[in-house]
Amino acid sequence: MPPITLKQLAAELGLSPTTVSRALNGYPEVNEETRARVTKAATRHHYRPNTRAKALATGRSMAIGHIIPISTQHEIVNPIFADFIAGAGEVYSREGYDMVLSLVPDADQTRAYREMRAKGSVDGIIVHGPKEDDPRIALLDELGMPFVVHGRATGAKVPYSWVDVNNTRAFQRATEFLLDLGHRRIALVNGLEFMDFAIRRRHGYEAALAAHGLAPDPALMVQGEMTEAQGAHAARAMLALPSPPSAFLCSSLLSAMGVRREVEAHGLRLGRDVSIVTHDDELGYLRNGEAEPIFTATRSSVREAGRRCAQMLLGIIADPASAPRHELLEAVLVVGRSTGPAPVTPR
Amino acid sequence: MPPITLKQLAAELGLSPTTVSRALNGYPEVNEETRARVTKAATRHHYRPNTRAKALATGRSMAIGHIIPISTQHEIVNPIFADFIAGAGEVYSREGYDMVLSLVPDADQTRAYREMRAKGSVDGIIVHGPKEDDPRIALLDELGMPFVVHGRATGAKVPYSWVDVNNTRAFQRATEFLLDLGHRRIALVNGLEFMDFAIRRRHGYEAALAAHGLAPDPALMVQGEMTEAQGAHAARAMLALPSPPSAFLCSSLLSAMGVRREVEAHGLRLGRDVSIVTHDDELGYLRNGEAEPIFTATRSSVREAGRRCAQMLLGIIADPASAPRHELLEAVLVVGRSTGPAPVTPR
DNA sequence: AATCGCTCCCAAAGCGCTTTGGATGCTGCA
DNA sequence: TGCAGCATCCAAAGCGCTTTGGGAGCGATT
Repeated sequence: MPPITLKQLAAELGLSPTTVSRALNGYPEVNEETRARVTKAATRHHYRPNTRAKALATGRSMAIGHIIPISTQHEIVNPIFADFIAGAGEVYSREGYDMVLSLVPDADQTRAYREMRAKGSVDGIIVHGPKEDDPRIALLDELGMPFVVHGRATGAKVPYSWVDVNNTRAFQRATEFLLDLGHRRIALVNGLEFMDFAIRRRHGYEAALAAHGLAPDPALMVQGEMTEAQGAHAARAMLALPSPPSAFLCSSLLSAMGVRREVEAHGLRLGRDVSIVTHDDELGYLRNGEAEPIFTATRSSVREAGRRCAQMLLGIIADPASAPRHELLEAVLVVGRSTGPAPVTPR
Repeated sequence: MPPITLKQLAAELGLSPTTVSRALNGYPEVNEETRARVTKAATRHHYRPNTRAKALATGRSMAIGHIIPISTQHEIVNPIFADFIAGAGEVYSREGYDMVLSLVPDADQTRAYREMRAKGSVDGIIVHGPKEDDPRIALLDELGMPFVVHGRATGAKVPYSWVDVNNTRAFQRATEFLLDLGHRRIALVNGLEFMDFAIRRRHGYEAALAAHGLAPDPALMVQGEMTEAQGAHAARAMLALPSPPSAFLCSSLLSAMGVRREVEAHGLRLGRDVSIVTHDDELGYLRNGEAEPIFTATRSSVREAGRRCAQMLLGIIADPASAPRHELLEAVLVVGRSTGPAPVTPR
């Protein structure tokens, strides 16, 4: 049998739909006694207002859209995605919002955003994986759709709301940390550098080197998908260099694991012969140790970022006229067993 | 400005909403010439019918629900989840469906499913992570909501539709493969054994041992969250045993990576001193090598499983009276460099 | 006694769409 | 000429809810 409707509930109680609606939505103009009767009957029947009807009547759909780009350039689903969603989802379910996901090819992005707007199925949108000069921001602004960007897009022309980790600072500090330990040949195993976050990380790395009068060595810098294989490949190539790095700075725990594997395969000891610092998104399924961190890392929970993004978006929806909001999360540098002073005698 | 509505479009064209609706939905009783005019105007205005209104009118919401359990027992978001979603999402967007995600604590599962039904926001549901005797199946059956289970629930009383990998067979074959190589001390590093898939994997492992007259050794069997740390811990403990395993059978690539690390830390060589076979879900961000597999593995794409689940569910929605459907995917055993004959002389 | 101000409830419109049940005009055939 | 039949279009109802604009009843105020 189909779910019970407001009208049926009202009929059963001998009340008008109006009164039942008001009783359930907490309006004051209804007797507390009748309200009690109504709520009791509602729970007994597992009554829930039909969202489609409610959305149509109120003009608010109580849903947030996440459009996930299916890139042809890198055919992987972003590994941090699940955790981000988990964080955002917490907030949504607490606030009574649904989350609607849409996976769309890179080429159809514009159409997808337009469509979400026109179909009216969501009240706001979270933008994932901003690129350096991301056209989506201008589009959403033009469409007048509330949105929050997870990350930033350096080239964006219009003001917009975002939540981001201070990637520049994090990688600058990590690099400084290694420099202070005496390392001079520091490799950067970065994400794809058309992604905004990867660009910022490189800037941080370069800034720290520059502050010590060091020029970045292209042979020690790679970008790519952040996988275990990437780390292993990069390490293999670099350790074979005439003047190999004594330290690696990785953009992801997976890359770091690949580097570690290759380092150990060379018979080198981590934290003694070679140091590794990595960024750690604190993914649920990929922990950097338990009590004590394994890798020295710049740590920032992507799940927390998900929560903040969601919270911010709901705030904007509640007050659309407010000024754009920003939240810059600082990563903490946690010291594990993967770093140590640079070896004195070059190998 | 708000998106254009059917009525506005009709007014602009000097037609009735009825005709415009019919023109756009391909009904025959409209002049092809007018249909052309209508479609042209519609595309020009980026017109899309409001989903909420359409859903209300048709009784179909064109959305599929995924309820992700947020377990208190294992506070991790299932790492395979993102890939599964990616597969399902492909199908949905091709068929014009939306995907709505709901993250709910284990305790609220029943309420969540009831609510999804009552709110009428989805036409069907995909059930994730079935446990041995999962109450959700009976509930959904009772609610009369179309659903497909990703995996199976051994104890379920009612018939239901599912898509699953033949976990039993996969692990039986993997174990046989190791036995054929002469291994007799084979460790099982399994997922949490209240999950149905983990139970089946253990059965497969035990069956193969039994077929060779071997009794399973509890000291060589662990279950837990499938992380790198789990693999490393398990390997460390087992390699310290008086009679250590010569081979490991892992439930996930992450566990296998942990085992590998510990094996190598012991100065043992993979594929020579110790063998590893792992299950490989072919996750986008965690590949088992590129052209050539690194680990010998039972391979089955979870993204493909997502596609199949979605497809099956849409089929059921189109024909709700049809008999329950099942799809059993066979994992292939791919041989990599992590396995070899059992060492003749015990270490 | 007349009026005011509450409290508590209801009828009806409307959200944007689909769909039923005609209307209208024209062609073709007896 | 008259009428069935067809091709096109439209008015209006209805999906399940919220919300506007009262309206009845009743004690309090003047």
